[in-house]
Amino acid sequence: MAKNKDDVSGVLGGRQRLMDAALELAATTRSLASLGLREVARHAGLNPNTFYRHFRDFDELGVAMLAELGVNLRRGLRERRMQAAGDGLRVVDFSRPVEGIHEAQAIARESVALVLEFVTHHRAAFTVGVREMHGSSPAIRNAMRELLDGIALDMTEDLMGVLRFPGVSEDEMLELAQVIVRQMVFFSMDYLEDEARQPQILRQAERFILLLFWGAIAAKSPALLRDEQLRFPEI
Amino acid sequence: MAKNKDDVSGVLGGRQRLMDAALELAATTRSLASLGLREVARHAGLNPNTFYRHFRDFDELGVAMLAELGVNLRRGLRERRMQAAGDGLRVVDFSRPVEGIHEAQAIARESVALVLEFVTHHRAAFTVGVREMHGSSPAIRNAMRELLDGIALDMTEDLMGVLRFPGVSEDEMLELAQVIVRQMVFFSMDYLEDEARQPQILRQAERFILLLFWGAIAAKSPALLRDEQLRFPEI
DNA sequence: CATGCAGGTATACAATCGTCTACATGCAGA
DNA sequence: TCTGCATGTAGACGATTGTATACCTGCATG
Repeated sequence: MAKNKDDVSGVLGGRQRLMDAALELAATTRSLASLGLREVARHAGLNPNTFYRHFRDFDELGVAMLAELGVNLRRGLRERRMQAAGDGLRVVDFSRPVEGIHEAQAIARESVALVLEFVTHHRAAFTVGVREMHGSSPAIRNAMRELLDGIALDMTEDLMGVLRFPGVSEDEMLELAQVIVRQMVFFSMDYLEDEARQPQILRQAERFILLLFWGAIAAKSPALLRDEQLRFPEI
Repeated sequence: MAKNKDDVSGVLGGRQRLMDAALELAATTRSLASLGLREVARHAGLNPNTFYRHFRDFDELGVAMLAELGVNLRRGLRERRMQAAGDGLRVVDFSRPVEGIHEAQAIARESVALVLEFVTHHRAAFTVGVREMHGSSPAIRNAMRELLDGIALDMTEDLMGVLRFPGVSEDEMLELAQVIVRQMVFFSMDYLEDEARQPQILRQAERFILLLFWGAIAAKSPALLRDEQLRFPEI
């Protein structure tokens, strides 16, 4: 074997250096499609022609980059969620509505914190991903759509194990997860772009998710809401 | 005056020809940022230098394009909404919850149809707008954000005149409108990209908005939901 | 030890880029 | 009628682009 692909011993392969350079340039400068081959190679400290040793053209590098980003993102979110689940969140079954809603709120809050923390620590990759989500390359767009749907699927699975809204099927839960994931893309971009308003944006995101939860309860189990003690939290 | 700005007499000014060319190229080829000054001028049938007569740089053209798109979009949506309002939608005040919810559903349905119809008829402009929404140019990104917020503001104004959720303030209504507008961006892209699934996507969007409405009611006026006859519609 | 290949470099070339200066035209207002 | 400005064209510039050809090196395997 020429070189270990998972080499972490300090010296990165040219392929990885090119992808890192492209990511950095795309995050700080412009869109992936507008980057030049020479520009990326130069920023990676390599000869322009070395590019051809690893990728046939620029689209190929783009797809590879997003694939790597996707793997990291999904695994990262999953691990964080597992850890959070282990930290004491228990099954919420709404047999006692007041406590149930309270737990649901805790879950929403934890999920929002999790996502916003993640995008903060992977700012460049996340920015580029979002930028290409509605970009010009159908291949990349599709990869990005599948990635988001995958995250929604993960979230649904995890949530279904913890949060059982009475009367809400798995399909409906998935639809809920999808709109939450997509909305979180916007909230995350706001969060990254305007540091001064981060607390407000965080609370906005929490309110949005909670509102959907209450909507789901009102739609599927309105009887629960007849409990006089139920109050939408002031956040 | 050199030339009438609203010239519809067949011969368009160079400025408009450049903007049209840029729109066409951006919609079919790549992102705005990756277009070349010469490329656009060539596609418009003009000398490269003519570009400088109308715009200082490419960012300026992008902002102008989005401004034009924004004016059309906001006016179009407004007119359609006025017309819809004239068509028989009356003030919904939820003094009779069952009828109120029914009217709210009609409004949601009408609004969704309106947006999806608009993006279908302005596909290129909308596609480019969305593509630049998370693009690399801060100026253009800002223009796009203000456009979306403006639409949300219009929607809030109109909705507040028609749909009075008890206990929901104007600020809260605006926050609601903002998440609806942003989510509609995603739904619209889905809608344009996958014609086979258009009916499903339309219904998905309606469900989303209705769910938020029910969430708002449950959060702010849970007493309304004690009406036994209230049922979340099957759509 | 010989061989082949993966990874990296050097040089070169035509094409395209953004931009500069200079010039042509047509119309508005004095 | 003259002047000024808005609009458009022509040609040229240096820089940068993607890519082709050729060459160098280290290492794994026969």
